[in-house]
Formats: sequence, C-alpha cells, structure tokens
Amino acid sequence: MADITEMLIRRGYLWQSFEIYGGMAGFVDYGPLGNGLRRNLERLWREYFVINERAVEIDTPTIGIEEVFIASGHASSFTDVAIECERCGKIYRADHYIKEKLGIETEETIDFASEVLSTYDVRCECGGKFKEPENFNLMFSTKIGPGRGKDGYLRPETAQGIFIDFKRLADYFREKLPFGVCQIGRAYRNEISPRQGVIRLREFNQAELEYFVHPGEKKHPNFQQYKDFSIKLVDKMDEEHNISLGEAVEKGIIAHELLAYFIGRTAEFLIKAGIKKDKLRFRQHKDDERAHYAEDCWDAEAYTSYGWIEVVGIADRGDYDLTRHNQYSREDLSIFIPYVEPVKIKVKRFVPKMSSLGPKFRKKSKKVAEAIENYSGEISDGKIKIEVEGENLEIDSSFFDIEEKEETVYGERIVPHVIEPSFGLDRITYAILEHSFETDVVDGEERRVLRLKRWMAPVQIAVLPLLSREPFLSKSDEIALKLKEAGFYTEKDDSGSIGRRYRRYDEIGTPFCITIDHQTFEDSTVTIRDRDTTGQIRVNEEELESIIKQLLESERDLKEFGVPFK
RNA sequence: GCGCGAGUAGUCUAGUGGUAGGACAACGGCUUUCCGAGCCGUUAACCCGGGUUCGAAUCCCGGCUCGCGCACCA
Repeated sequence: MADITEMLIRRGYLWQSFEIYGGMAGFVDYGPLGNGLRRNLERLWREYFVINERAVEIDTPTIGIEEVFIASGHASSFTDVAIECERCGKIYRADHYIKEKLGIETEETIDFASEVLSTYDVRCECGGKFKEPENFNLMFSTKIGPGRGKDGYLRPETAQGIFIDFKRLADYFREKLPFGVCQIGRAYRNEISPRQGVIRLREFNQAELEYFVHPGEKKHPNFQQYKDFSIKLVDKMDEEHNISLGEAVEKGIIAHELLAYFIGRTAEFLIKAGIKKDKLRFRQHKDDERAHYAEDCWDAEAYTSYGWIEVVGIADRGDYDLTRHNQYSREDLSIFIPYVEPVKIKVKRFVPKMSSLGPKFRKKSKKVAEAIENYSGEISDGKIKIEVEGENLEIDSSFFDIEEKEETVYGERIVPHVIEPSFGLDRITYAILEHSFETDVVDGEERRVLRLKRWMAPVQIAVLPLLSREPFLSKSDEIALKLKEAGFYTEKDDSGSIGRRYRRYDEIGTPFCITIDHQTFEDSTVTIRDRDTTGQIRVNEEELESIIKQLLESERDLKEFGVPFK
C-alpha cells in the first residue's frame, strides 16, 4: 500500500482536529472530500438497512440523562475502577488485577477494591504499593441546566435512543414484529489512549440498526438471498470456515438465521461500498469478549495497515435492553402478539366486595382488595388466606364473590429480542480509502489512483477544458453547470496541463473526466475519460447526462457508451 | 496512563548554537496543452510554553501531537 495518509491530508479527506491549537488525540475533522465520502457511505447504508428492510430512521439527542445509562448498564460496566502503582505508574483495572492475583471475583466498586487491596496487601508486579482506587468512566459526563444541574452523559452508542422510544416505535409499526429502527449519528467514548488515526476516536460516527423480532422467530424473509453466499468466518474457537451462510446456520456456527442474514447483508454492503472481499472476514466474539448485553456477536473485520480492524458488530442483544428499561422506567415495553387461533380458557376470578371490605379494613382495604384479586389458590371452609403488608389474613366469602367463566385469550405479551448490526462509519470510510488507493504505471510513469466505487466518489465528474482560454472556458462552464443541475458533484478545472489535471482527479478518486477539446466546437462532442483505464470515448453533448448517470450507477464499461478516442 | 522514538511551508525533507535551504504542490503569466512538459514570477514553515545563552530550529524541562511497545478497548 502506498502511503495514503499524506494524500488524505493534502487533498482534504481527513485532518487532525484542533490542529492550530496543537491538536487533541481522538478527534478528527472530515475535509470536503472525506465528508463527501462518508455521506455517500451513509446514503448507501440507508439503501441497505432502511429502505429495503421493514425499517425506519429516527434521530435522538446525543446527550442522555443519567437514568438512561443506569438502566442500560453503561454507568456501571462502562466505569472501571482503576488502580495505579505509586512506584512504576502502571494502571490496571482493579477487578482484573484482583481476579488474576487472588482469584477473587470482585464487585466493581471503589470501596470493595480498596478493602481487598489493604486486606491482602496487594502489590504491583514491580513491588510498589497502589494508590487509592479511582473510578474511570469511559463516558463523557456533563451537567444539564444551570447551577448544580442534572447529571448527563454523552451517549456511548446511538442505540439507547431507540430503545427509549420503543413504545412509540412499536405503535408506529402497529405492534407488528419484526421491525427495524436505525439511527445514524455521533457517539462518544472517553478513550484512555486513542491511537491509530481514525481507528479509535473519542467522538465517532455510528450507523446502528435495532431489528426487533419475536424471540422464537429469529428468521428473515429474505434469507434466501444470502443462503448460498459465502464469506470468511472465524468462530469463537478461532477456527476458520469457508462455507455458505446457510451451512453455517445448519452447523450451528452462527446461532440463527437472522444473524446470518445480517452477516450476509453487511458483507454485501461493505463490498458495494468498496471494501475488498479478500480483506473482509467475520469473527465471532469469544465468550469473555462479549459485551454485557450480548448473547452472540459477530464482528465484520477489514484488513488494513493496522491489521484486522473491527468495522461492524452484529450482536444478538436478546431482550436485555428492553427488559432493563422496563424495570427502570416502569413502562411496559412488551408487545402484544396475537395467537393464530384465539384460545378459550376457563378462569376463576376472585372479585372483592368493597362495600364490606371498606368498613372493616378502612385504609388497608384497597391493598386487601388487590390481594384478593390476585389470589389464585383454593378455598378452604369458605375462606382464603392472603398476606397484606406482612400480615396474614383469613378472609371469608362475605368479602368476595367468585366469578367463573370461559374467556377467550387472543394472544400474549412478549418482550421482543433485538438483533443489532452496528457500523463504525469512520473505520469503514478509512478502510475503503486504504482498499482503494493504488499505484499503477501509465505511459511509463507512476500514477497514484484512488479506485473508489463510482457511486462513492465525493467528486463524480471533472470538466476539463483542453486549453485554458476561450472558447474552451465558457464551454466548460456551460457543461459543468448542466451536470451540476442534473445533480452530479462536478468540478471544473482549467489549471495546469491536461495531464496534470487528469492525475489530480485520479488521486482523489473522481471516476470520470469530461474533456472539452477542439473537436467539441466542430461537432458538439466531448470526451469521457475513465479513471481506472485512462481510456476515453467521444459522445454527443446531449447524451452526456444520461451516459454519466448510467456509468455512475453501475460498473459498466465505458466503451459500451461511445466510440473510443485516441 | 507508562516506556522508546519523532515533530521545519499545503506535502516530503536539509539544516546539531550564529542570515532557515531544496523538491513537489498551489497561485499568476508565456507556450494550439489529451495523460505529473518547459520557462518566468508569487505565496508559504522551525508544534506550544518555560529555561540556559550575547544568541536556540538546534541544548535542558514541561505540555500537545504523531509512530511503536505495554496497559485499556463497555
């Protein structure tokens, strides 16, 4: 691989943030081209994960109130208790270190770690003593509102915003599973040591789809599409499989069809975006690697100069999130699933008689009534035994009626499971750039060319007057304007020799250059030059828009559209 | 956060205590200019702060950033 970072900076793909103030690790600025590329990636992602699924996109705040992250588990599992050696300055996660040295499973609290350290006189490997344990939270905290305000955090993932809106969303989808909800946006993690350029950022771009399904139906209607598709799979035992996704499900390597579907879909998407198939693999998380919420998880990994890097995580989060938010918010986040055939069942119900309960139990009567309603045991000697506020009571039949009838049950309430494909857009953008950047030789001279997929290029068309004077300039302006009006990202460039300009656009990945030459003024034709082959065709000015459109949407050969030129 | 190395125009780089140089790029001009042509001209840099010194890009300290290793990576 040629050194790409130099080009990315110089040509306006990626810049260090806060550069004139010395910079700050973990943040990146997208220059004009980088931003364009990432936007195109987002557009393609929507095609794959929203428009062509039963899915919608929403947008929720990047700041979350504390309650959200207590419920989600991030407040505790995202906080590490860290211990630092006084002598050598090494920092460990307290729970890891204690478990390794003493074999004790610890709670993740400062007090507990502190107690264990002093009780067992735990020392650093260098022999030094540890300072008092401290919390290190990987979430950025903030205060909402004036004064002491309310505690808030910058979201560490976009997903929580979706879970919180679950009731509204289920309603939007008319209570019918499966459905998907996605969010594209920024997320924040206060990394201890961000490194490797765009690979580990403190503020990054996610595209997440939460696909809600019936726990017993982890299938997808379009799985057929990927059943015979194969991609390199590495399971949690580090074993490699080169089998179809259908087989992988049959053999139990992938837990279920729905995960396999998203693996297939993700692979197709990444390849369409410009990731090389031979530099793409899916790796299953090992048992100790999975997040607190995940039941099974497969990462898409792309091979880059940093080695294999995770670009997508596809997790079966089970009902973890909805159940937790259910508990903490006390909102019912289940969904009603009707049976195919309603079921008739006999029910026996105890109906409290308030007119007799009231006078006898007074303030307690409401609680007694509830206990009677919930009673499900037998009646002995016309009495039932219930417990109210720790007190055992015998209630005789003058306080309740028994209603026995046949009821029709139409369905049941269940908490859906969620399958989450979560995409790191920054990493994907970077991997695409690396996978696309090549050098080749044209006319004996080395050329740097960014072979982006045509539909991904931030600058799609460059209009180049052969000569930098009239009438070439006006004609170029006229054609560039027409192409812009047609919706193509177009640049006009008359600076330097024509060869120099071709190189300029090769380097940033512009797939096609339109050249206005002498012949243009004789027969109203222009040339289209293909970035990858440097071949040219000559076409009529009137057909230009339609040909460009077809070329940009496909990988069709330029020669199909006109007479080769030169 | 620890250790090692590095930081000079947009980019790459020379300069090791005494006037900061080059290449490429960019910009303007000349040249009927289809694959980084040539010529003339222009713009443009010592990461930040402190110290030592008559004098610091250079030596020392601290910070920031980048690279590598360790640790961390829900």
